[in-house]
Amino acid sequence: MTTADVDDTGAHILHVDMDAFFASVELLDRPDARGKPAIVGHAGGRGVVTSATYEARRYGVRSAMPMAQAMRLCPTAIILPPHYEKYVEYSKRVMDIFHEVTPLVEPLSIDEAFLDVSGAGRLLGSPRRIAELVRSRVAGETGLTCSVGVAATKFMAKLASGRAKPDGLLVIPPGETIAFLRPLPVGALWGVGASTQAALERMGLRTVADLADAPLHVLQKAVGDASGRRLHELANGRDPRRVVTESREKSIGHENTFGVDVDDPDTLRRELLRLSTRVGERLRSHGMLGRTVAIKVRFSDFHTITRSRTLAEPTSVGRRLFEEAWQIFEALELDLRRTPIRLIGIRAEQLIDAGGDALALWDPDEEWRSTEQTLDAVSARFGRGVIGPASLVRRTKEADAESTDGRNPRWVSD
DNA sequence: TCTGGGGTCCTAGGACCC
DNA sequence: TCTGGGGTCCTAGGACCC
Repeated sequence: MTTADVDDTGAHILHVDMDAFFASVELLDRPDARGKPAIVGHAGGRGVVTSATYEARRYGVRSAMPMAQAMRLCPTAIILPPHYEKYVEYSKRVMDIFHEVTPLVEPLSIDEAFLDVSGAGRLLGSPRRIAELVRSRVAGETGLTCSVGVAATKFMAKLASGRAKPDGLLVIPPGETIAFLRPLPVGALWGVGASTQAALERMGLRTVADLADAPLHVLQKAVGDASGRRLHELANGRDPRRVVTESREKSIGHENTFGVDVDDPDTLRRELLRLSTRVGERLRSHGMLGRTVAIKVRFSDFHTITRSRTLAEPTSVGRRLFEEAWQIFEALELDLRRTPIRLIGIRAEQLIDAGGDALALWDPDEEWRSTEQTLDAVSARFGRGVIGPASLVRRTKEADAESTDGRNPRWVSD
């Protein structure tokens, strides 16, 4: 046994985080931009930085920063418009690699995941070795780099990957957890953002050690019962969360910021209908119904309100979501001339399983859906073999022919 | 500097029920 | 009359994460 096999005993959770993911994917097709500051986002308008290369970060450019500000900080940066389909594709490829290492994969977002490798040791070696394997496979098979943190808990693994960035690997053995944590600023803790950090610093709590040593009730007084408890646990190196492979969405929504603030009700109505339709599609493809409809409205001054209503009958029909959303909006009785709108959004909440035949969820009057999407919805619920794709396609086409007056070019051209 | 879009979780007050 | 306590649901807002 080498030291590499010994020093990570007990550290069985990997956190894998792609480096500057969107920017790195874009650079695969832009060799000319490699090694230079580059920013993913839309120049002009109201966008923010989606991703930035490490070269751009040296100028102070950060994710979520307004593009205008980023371009002032780094005027020479190459601006790369985003291509989300590509990111989804590369995400699938790296997640597939993770799944070949262990079935215990918990995706955290499009570009990061936790892996529990406690059962993979016999086959693949120590967690450190597995981390090295993941890194080399990701690089070899996608051309992208990632950073991996290895520790005994999710939180420590995430801290470790952050410290290892970019293109690095860091193992934090359980025995070194406390020493690693204590000197860090409170903002390093998961769930401590600018606001919480300020509240804690007002009480003289600046480091993780300060939090670890503070009485629980003091923290809870400062940041609330639940957050106080969590912070106290994390600060002491405790994090009981398991790696979970399955999770159900709790809400589905869409929102849009207009290029220019809108004071025309028809424009708002159309946008809300468009967003509602997309929410309905996604609800049905998940086989779910929404019990509550929530709208979000942001004004010119960035002040944002939300209003919600619980329906008598849960729905996945875009039209229905829209009708409720528009009623809620009208009840606001806004004077649009005086308070034009920057953003409008809709969200379906309190999702419940639709149950029954997925075809019952299909709403031919409302919109066109690809056969693929319908098949996905059915197979997600019943498996591919249960309802034959051919019969479904037939039913889909018949229903379309009856209900769409030939408005759907996809079927009409068939 | 002028702030995206996708989400999750927490808090707090009021309604309502027992 | 001058005021309990717990539980759950609904709603609004805010912090936070990627």
